[in-house]
Amino acid sequence: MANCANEGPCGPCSPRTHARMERFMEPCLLLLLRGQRSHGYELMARLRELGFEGSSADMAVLYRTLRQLEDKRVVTSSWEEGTQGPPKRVYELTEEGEALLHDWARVIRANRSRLNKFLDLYETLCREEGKEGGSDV
Amino acid sequence: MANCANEGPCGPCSPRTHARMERFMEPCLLLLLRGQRSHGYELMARLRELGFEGSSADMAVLYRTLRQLEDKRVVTSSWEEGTQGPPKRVYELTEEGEALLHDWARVIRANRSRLNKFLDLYETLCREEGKEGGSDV
DNA sequence: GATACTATATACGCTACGCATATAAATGGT
DNA sequence: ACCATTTATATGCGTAGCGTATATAGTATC
Repeated sequence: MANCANEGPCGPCSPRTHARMERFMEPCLLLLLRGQRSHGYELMARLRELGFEGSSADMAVLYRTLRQLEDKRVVTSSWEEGTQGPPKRVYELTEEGEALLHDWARVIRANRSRLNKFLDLYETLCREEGKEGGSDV
Repeated sequence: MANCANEGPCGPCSPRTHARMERFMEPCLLLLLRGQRSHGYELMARLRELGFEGSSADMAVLYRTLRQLEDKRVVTSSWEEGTQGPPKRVYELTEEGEALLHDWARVIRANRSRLNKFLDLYETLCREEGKEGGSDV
């Protein structure tokens, strides 16, 4: 079954209400890399705090996104062999990457604002009819 | 130039930070149709309050989405000839459509929650470094 | 040597979207 | 009568991003 990362109080969203936030992993990676170099597998673990599941789908998106970010020169990478486990490709944020993160933050604020407008209107209509809609996280 | 609907205090977003909220028009249409039958062209005008531009791209998505909603039986439509202008296809929300709207509201709350988590972390990091990121709408 | 875990990576198909374009009735101007 | 504009609905085409599945390989554990 195709469960997406849109989990909340309702559980995984159904295909009917499937709604990705497109390319959202990109700003999340930039944010996590800010001031703290890390590699893909570790980043995935930290992405869980931002609502990602760590599914195989997420992993595919993760590695693809990291490569794209490197193509765009907003991160750099280097192979590192630690004391244990296979070698890791460790990523670091560039200055351009930091600037991009700030751009993303503005876009994400704008998107949140749109969701707020929707929910405000929705809740107003619900209240007018004495109905209820659930709670936030 | 390809401007998307992600407008905010920053103006239209650049391709670098292009981030659609996938299928977001669907819940918006359901919300606008709640308790108030309407037709496509009029709905587009009201969608502006929810952050849509009314561009030709939006119009294309609008009419396609309305047809899909009818296929899914969450709205019904009928042609109506008013006193002026060409005939309009007027849409009405079904009970299933109302239920779907409530499902969407939960998903959108979950998405907002993810954006909040991102922005909370972002702003925390900015504050730790004495930097600034702008303001919401 | 077999199994599981850590770690990185890509091919394939689908969906939704953005752009361009088509159609046509009504309206308004000259 | 003619033409432009506005109102109104609709679809074909190409692409970006995603989800699924799969591949590869080093390390650890039993």
